[in-house]
Amino acid sequence: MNIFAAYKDIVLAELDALTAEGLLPAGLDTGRVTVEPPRDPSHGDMATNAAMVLAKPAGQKPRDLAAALAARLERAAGVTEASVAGPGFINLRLLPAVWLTCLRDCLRAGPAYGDSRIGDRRRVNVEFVSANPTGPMHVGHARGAVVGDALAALLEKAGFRVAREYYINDAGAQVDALARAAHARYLQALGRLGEADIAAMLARKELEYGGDYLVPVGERLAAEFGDAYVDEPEATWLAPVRERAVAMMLDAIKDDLAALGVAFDVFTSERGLVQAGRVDATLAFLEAQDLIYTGVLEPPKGKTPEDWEPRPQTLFRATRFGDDVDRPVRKSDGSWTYFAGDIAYHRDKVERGFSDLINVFGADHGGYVKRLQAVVRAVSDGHAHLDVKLCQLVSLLDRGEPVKMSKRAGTFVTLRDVVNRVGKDVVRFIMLTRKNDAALEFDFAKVTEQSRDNPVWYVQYAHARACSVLRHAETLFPGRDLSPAGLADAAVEVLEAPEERDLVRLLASWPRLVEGAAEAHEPHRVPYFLGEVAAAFHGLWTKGKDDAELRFLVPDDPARSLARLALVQGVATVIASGLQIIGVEPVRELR
RNA sequence: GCGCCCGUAGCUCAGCCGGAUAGAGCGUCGGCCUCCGGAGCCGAAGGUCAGAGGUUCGAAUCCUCUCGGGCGCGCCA
Repeated sequence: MNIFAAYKDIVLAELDALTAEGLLPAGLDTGRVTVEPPRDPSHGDMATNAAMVLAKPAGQKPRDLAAALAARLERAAGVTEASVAGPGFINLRLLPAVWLTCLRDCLRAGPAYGDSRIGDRRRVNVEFVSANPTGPMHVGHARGAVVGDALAALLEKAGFRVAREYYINDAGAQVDALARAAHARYLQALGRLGEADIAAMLARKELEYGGDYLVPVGERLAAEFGDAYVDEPEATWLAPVRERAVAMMLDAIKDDLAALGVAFDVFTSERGLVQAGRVDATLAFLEAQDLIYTGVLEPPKGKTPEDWEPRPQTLFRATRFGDDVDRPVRKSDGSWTYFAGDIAYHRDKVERGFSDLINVFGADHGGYVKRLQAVVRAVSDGHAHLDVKLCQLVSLLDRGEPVKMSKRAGTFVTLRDVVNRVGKDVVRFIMLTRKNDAALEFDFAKVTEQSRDNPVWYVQYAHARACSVLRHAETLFPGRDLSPAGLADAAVEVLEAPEERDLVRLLASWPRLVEGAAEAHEPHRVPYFLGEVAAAFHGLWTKGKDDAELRFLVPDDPARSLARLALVQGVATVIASGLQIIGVEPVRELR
């Protein structure tokens, strides 16, 4: 339970009471009322801005309204003091029992602590990765994969029902190019082409993809097709080779994603949508609403392509839904553009019952956001909403030096390389240590070192340390119930030190953080919060060094020790709960 | 030229659906190891929140403009 939300409900109830008494006009908008931790902890446990927000519409002075509200709040359950401060804040002090109850809730809930119902089981569609099935995944894809997966997990924790989706771009020129490259490797596998021939074809731009990863693909094609497509024209082999090559690439991508701990619920094929007539149907649907027309676009100002010439095109009226220009849906050869397929795909999502859509894209797709949002509005009659999370570049470093990557030189760093080198947990955590729209540096040396510099290690260390204390306690207090549930029954009232109280409050704010991060679609808040918990815990741990009274384990005072163990277990539980969202395994020991 | 993102301490970054004295790490300086894991902790110094206007009781946060950086800009996906 989010204890701050609970007290907000109390504030709202007291506001209603003031209204009933005639002290407030009816029908006030309380949407901007908040109850949150005060900036300065010395102000109290919680603060509300209710009086300041409502003063003007109520026609009252903020401090007068605050005084009236505070008088009521002072009598509310768990409140020991409600004071008016500054321009009209009401600071609340709560009984310690309020926070200690949160700690008990945490211990009883385990890693499920922080689960929320704000999602109300509404369905959300999260599309991410959607890498072209033309080769292995590289590090750039890893960020989108982690952001999408963690966002999905965060939304699930907040009570949404989430579908993780991958859109397979298997209908365009890219996969034809893949098929040609795979066919060349097929000929190579049959001894009809040598490595030099392939190099020459690449140099002549006859082939687009030259990576070694296609060698085994060629071998498998040779095994499956024999020499059936050796002397045939492209028209004969393109489709079957393409189909098999795409399937193999997709399998490889799924393997890479599995290594990163990412799995999808739904894969949607662009080609499948085209072949099922969904693109035609969608465009007809839009045409019926006069949202498709033939027109001539203006050249982009300041950057007119050299071969620009005005020509009539089939356009979608994206400008009617907030886009900057209308967008072409048909190429000059009559086939659909990529965008047309995406219109059909997003209509498909809406028709499957999703009105909350999230797409995780690379930053280079920024120019695509408005048109997609326009599409979603158009195909849903304005009911569905699309949020796009753009992920900025990841730059790979090693001890501060850029890792040189070049496709040509073969020093391209794949997702698999990175996972093999540092482990999936490190990759996942680090990918969330920046908000998605800020560039991220990934330093191989730094992310694996054991120091305060390395946030993954720092958080894991806190968890391991907590587990270590609990292990030690088992030998010190044999026969005691030190399980989380048992510790929940400990007399935690003896947690009186300010540092202990602060840590309890921090743990109690975890459910609030989950809700805020989920509403904002910002999974990066989770690792930051875990860093705060870890710092508070390490600090308290070290205080026990200076002041033996503060040590977690006091051999001749089992009652105090058990209470502190409850706190230690709370730390471990919240860290585990947060790591679960990120998809990182909490370690019980560091090695 | 237009659109989107970014600009916060020396460095790397949180904070941004408006709230009180703008936070953290690194670095610098000064401290803390008989100990439940010192792989750590504590303290100090360090700021025109890029700049200028505006809205507001209140702006790092919202709006406008300027400057600086990144990305994108008709049949690539």
